[in-house]
Amino acid sequence: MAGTPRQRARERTMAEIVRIGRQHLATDGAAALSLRAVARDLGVVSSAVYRYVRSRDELLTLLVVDGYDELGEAVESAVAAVETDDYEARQAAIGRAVRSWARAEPATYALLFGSPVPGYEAPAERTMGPGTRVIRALIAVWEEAYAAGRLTPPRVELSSPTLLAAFAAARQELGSELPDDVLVAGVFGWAALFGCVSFEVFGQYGRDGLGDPDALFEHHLDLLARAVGLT
Amino acid sequence: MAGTPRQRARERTMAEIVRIGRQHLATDGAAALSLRAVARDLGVVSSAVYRYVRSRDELLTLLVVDGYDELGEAVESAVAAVETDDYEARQAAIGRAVRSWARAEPATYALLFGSPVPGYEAPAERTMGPGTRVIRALIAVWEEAYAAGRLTPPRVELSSPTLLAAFAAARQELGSELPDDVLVAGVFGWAALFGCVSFEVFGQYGRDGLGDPDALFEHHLDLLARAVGLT
DNA sequence: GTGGATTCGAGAGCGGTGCTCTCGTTTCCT
DNA sequence: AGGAAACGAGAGCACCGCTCTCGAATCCAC
Repeated sequence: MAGTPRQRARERTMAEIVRIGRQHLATDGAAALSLRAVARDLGVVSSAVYRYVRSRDELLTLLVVDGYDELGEAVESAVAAVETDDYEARQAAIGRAVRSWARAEPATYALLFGSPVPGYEAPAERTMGPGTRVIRALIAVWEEAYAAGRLTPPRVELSSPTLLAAFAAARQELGSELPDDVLVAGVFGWAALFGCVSFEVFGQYGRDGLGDPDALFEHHLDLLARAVGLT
Repeated sequence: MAGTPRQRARERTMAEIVRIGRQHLATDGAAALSLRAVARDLGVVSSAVYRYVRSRDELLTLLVVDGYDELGEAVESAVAAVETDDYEARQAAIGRAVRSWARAEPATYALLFGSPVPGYEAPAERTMGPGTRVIRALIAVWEEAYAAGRLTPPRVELSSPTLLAAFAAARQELGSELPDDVLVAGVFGWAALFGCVSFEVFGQYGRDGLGDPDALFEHHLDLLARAVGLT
């Protein structure tokens, strides 16, 4: 009800463009995303969508933010549904949420975590917030597990001053107190989780996905918990 | 010197097309790979390249095979340069080779391990062989380490019959004797390694790459060895 | 050697793309 | 009520993948 009819129409059109864009992303992939096709589905001539979206890259950014938000939503609600003090189960819930969202939206997942689109760089100021919700959820789990004495990662000797500085900066930015070896193992677990999901979604396991992708992923969640030191 | 002048000219042109294709891949990315641009660089009209390459997808396949071979070459020569009985060092050498090749050829790496190109499916009969050289190199290391009693992965209880069947098939195809829990941990380590490399190459760590990507990766190699059970 | 078959590059053409510009029309705000 | 802003339509530019035709170059068998 806010604003003039023209403003409301603009919002509706804007949402419609994102909706159609996501649909095309799902059916045809990011590389085939075409403003002209969006315009056709919108029932409008191609140049008209440029009133709403500055360029194809701008539409990509909208879809990136949309995707990060949806993934973040899925992860956060999944982790909230688990017993607070079962840290391994909470981490596993995050992993399962990432995987099932990725399988449900492979094209958007590929847009976020696959090959960067050449010539396109997501503007950090618009994607930083929603783009860090998964790692924030993981860190929240590790934070509590560590405080409860249930997180004992492998001991590593960090010697690189620049890496230590980056960890210190990350600690400050995230309001965390986690020690360096937890962070090293955590970053590894983070990358490993997405490595497992990407291998499956991107088809590296071959056409049959090693027979039983669900079972394989459950075992990998188990290994993941041990790798980061969750007991 | 083999064959007629026409045949030799054809081979030269073919190699030139792949060379130019790789160059364009490196500078503009897979999505921007254009047969017309290749034709321009080749000094020929666009339709002429269709005498050599059936379609854009065909060129992609050539580049995929080329990339897998180059990566396989790098990995195999890296692992051969390490003491045979230092299994952790051999695995680390594989990891470093993958990472440094990926950093040197990010576009080709993205073509192989990033988002699948929509509408394009690599023909298995042409990519299976070169595409499995990295995992074969890893399995060779694990094989010897296991025989030497230096590989003790976390124990996992596999219950899925289809997963067990897939592992049995993989064992037979690779001529391996590794038990199931080694394979589960191995697949995890394989995916985790490429997860770490992809996160770095695809820019998930942010613009500064957590300060010191080299040091971070070395720590991750350490964690990787522990995750698969290399002692 | 020469003639028929094959291969080759050039060129035109089709429908698609992103994006720009102009031009009436509609809507808004003062 | 009228000037300003926003809007959709349409034409146009340069690019893309891909197909077809046509004349020239090359090969191969006789």
